[in-house]
Amino acid sequence: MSLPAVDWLRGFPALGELPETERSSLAGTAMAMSLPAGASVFAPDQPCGMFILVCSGTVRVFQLDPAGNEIVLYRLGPGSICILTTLALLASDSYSAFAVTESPVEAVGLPAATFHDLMGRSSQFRSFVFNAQAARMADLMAVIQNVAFASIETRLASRLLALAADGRELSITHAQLAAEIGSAREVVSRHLKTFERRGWVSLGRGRVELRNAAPLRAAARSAH
Amino acid sequence: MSLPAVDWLRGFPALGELPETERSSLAGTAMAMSLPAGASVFAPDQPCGMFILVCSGTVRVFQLDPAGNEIVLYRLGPGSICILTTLALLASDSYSAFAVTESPVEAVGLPAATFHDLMGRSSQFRSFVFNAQAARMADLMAVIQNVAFASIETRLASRLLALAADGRELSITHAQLAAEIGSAREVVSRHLKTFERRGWVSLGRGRVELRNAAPLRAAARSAH
DNA sequence: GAGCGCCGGTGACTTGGTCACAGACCGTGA
DNA sequence: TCACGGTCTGTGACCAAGTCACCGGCGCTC
Repeated sequence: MSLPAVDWLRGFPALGELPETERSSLAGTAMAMSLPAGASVFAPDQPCGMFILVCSGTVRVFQLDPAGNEIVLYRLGPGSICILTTLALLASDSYSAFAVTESPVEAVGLPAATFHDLMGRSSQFRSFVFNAQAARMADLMAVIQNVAFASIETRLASRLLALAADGRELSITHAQLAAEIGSAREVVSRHLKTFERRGWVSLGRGRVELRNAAPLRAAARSAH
Repeated sequence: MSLPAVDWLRGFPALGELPETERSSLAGTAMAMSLPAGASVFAPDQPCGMFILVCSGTVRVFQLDPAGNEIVLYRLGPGSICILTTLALLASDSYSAFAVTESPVEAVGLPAATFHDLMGRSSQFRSFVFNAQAARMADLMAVIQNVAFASIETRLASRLLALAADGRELSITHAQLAAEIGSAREVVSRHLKTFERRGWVSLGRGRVELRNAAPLRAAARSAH
């Protein structure tokens, strides 16, 4: 089903400047996708044949090893594209990463043919795609820095702040937080307990409330 | 200085199939680069304005944090391109990564204009670039898996095997090995000592000799 | 309200990282 | 050839993080 271009293109300023011919090529073949929370967007055994642009909601991209260890690589929000499906389209390579929607997601899918066509015709489109690549690459490099050299306290504090965004309360279990930072539940539990003793957060079953962001921010910044 | 196309294009099978017009565009503007061992190819404060193809030698790409911790992200060998300079060309983003030659390197640099032109004109060239992107992305994801979940023994054994390639002897210090796997020198020293006690390697100052690859391979494969 | 599954808390232990320091090796120059 | 300085390696003590085993509490359903 094709869509009126104006609706969703608004969410992608970089694409709004495409010449009219390319814009109509986009609009003519784009498919609306509507996914519930918890849907799999991409998995090693289930490659995705489309170029996906996220309009609303978020997608969590993570790795899972044979032992069941999980670590979050990055998140895609409105205005982002899924670079792993893009690379899979272009490079015929498969990944060990998973992508799952965290909330209901509205997205637009471009068929591979349209995608290839635009990559050839529009330098704006190319730079849009490459900017996304570069951002994801930077995300991965930041994850490497963190898991290799940052303390759990630093990583936990900064992840709490990032997940809370503006809200002061998180609905998340200790096990999920452990998967966020690539650590173990017990370790996260213990650190959260000390955060609570210091009055930085208060805890409930499946719930973390930030009570004092300032020291959390300081802990997130501290090198060690 | 331009080069005879046949010389260096041979190292890039994916580019050999370009149509004649694109091939001559490549050959006409390519610059030969010759770097000694230990030269900086790319650094956060010293971005590189060219698209670089490595013809011979290897380049080590690594991250360095303010505390001086180092971790190797991946290596570029003959036939690879430097994706970070590519992304920097295309995405106007800067990275916290460093790239240093490990041996004398012969390379070919394409000016940004030629690169952009080819990206627009040749789907083969695009897929060459995207394949490289995908490979680097996979490298980073493997690094994340390793630092997050693999034991030092596993990481050290597999790195020794990878660095040795066919040769049985490595010229490398414990500190360099620690930087390879993102750990600390003392930790590497201790594990190497136990490897030696088990007869897997023998050690000398700045030297590791592999004496029994089979158990090393087993250790490298073991999940834990 | 009994049972069940998920969630959080905790102790004991292992592994890995940090710190401080000592001794060994090796090139250089007196 | 010998002393010196820098680099490299080895080690003990300690701390931080990950693992394992287990428990009790919470909330849901039947």
